[in-house]
Amino acid sequence: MHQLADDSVRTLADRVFTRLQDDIVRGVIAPGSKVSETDLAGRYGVSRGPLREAIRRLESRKLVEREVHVGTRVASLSFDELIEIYYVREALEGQAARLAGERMSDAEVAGLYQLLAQHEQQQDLREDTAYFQREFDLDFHYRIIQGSHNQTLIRMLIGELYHLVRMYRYQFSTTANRPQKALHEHRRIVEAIEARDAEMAELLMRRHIGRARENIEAQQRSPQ
Amino acid sequence: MHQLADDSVRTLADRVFTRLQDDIVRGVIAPGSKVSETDLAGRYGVSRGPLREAIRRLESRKLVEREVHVGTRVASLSFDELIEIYYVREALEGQAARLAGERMSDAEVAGLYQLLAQHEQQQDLREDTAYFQREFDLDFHYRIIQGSHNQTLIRMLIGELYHLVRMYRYQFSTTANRPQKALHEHRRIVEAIEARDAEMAELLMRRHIGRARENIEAQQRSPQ
DNA sequence: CCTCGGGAGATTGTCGACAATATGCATTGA
DNA sequence: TCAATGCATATTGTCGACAATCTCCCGAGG
Repeated sequence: MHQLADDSVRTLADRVFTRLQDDIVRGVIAPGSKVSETDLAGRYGVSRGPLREAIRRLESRKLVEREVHVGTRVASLSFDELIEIYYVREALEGQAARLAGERMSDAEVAGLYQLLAQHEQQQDLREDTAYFQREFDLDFHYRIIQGSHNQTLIRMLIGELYHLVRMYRYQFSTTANRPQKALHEHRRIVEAIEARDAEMAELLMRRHIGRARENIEAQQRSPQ
Repeated sequence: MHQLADDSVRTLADRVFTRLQDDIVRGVIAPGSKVSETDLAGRYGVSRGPLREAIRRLESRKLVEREVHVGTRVASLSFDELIEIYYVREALEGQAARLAGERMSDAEVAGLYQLLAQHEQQQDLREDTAYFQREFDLDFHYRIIQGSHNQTLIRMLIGELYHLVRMYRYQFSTTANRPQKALHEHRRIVEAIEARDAEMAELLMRRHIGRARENIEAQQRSPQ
């Protein structure tokens, strides 16, 4: 997305943190697998000190689980945990949509419409759908969240929760199975924001995420 | 509240983390002050290794701010950040109240009523109010959050946000200045939960926290 | 008097080694 | 055969030392 700082002014521990987080979220390191400190330190070319600091930060984000004197293993999201996260997203992103309705600049709203247009066009062309669907969907939600102009809210959603969501998606390679409906809901949310109807924007966003949750729950009850 | 694990099975880094967090939240270490690693390590009787790991975890919780090659200083909550936190609390605790309305056991609800009774009685006696007001208020909110039975939600609120709220309270030694109104609102929330009216519980909780935020904003505009 | 540059000191970042603990396996006894 | 015990090994937890970087002060030059 955007590099926050030049690598030259970042510490080894910071770089290892970023890289390890990426490897975990993308599933390069299998969920549930044990991560050996000596092993990883060797692989990343650092000593165990910085590596342990990185692990402590990942622990705070629930991306790894540590057991004293035993070791740390990559978190493996259970179905129940994913559902829990959706309840939290419903609350937080609903609030984000409300604040976006109050605070987004006209330019930001225009950007949303542009994104919608791209998304619709891409859908017409019916290219390799699954991946791009996901990316557009994420981009949309990211923008709404940013539109809240609330740094604390942004940090909790993008800095913490979304890593878990992404990890789950890689873990189960889930596929968007209601893309046109989702797109329609996105459009209505943007319209509410443009109309500065913050309350409506919140309501629609909560419904949007609530439906996604129900969809996941239904899939779980009748697998495949 | 409750000790999670015996000290004997906790690592030095874990204990330092708990203690340092406590010292920061309680204001023992002044907000904004610089924390020297060598200094603190000596004071706590550990080497810099475990201490740095503890600091990395506190960094994730926004309790300290680190600047590369310069050092870390205790976070100093600005007024704006506090307001941001209240917007997040409004969303999350609203959701918690809703879920509590759906999931709390009858025993948990009974416990809430008991807490309310204690709080009211304490108010009648008019003892040293300020401190106990705060404690009852926190206890009430903690129980509603726990009543959501959503571990992710509980972690984000109690594990992260509330430390910041507590720190701010110590920092400015704020005093509850609408205790009887707050108590009344608490009672109505509990009644909604008992009636299993989850929607109402959420609405009331959001209003409750929204008013607290407005109250803070008003104080800020007209200091003292 | 002010600005710029350099060096001493202090602090953070990183490393390798040692200590403490868990795990797995072999041995022993019932 | 099976359970319990103890040892060997591997891994995590901790420490002290060294390297890299920043900060502050002092002096030179304008």
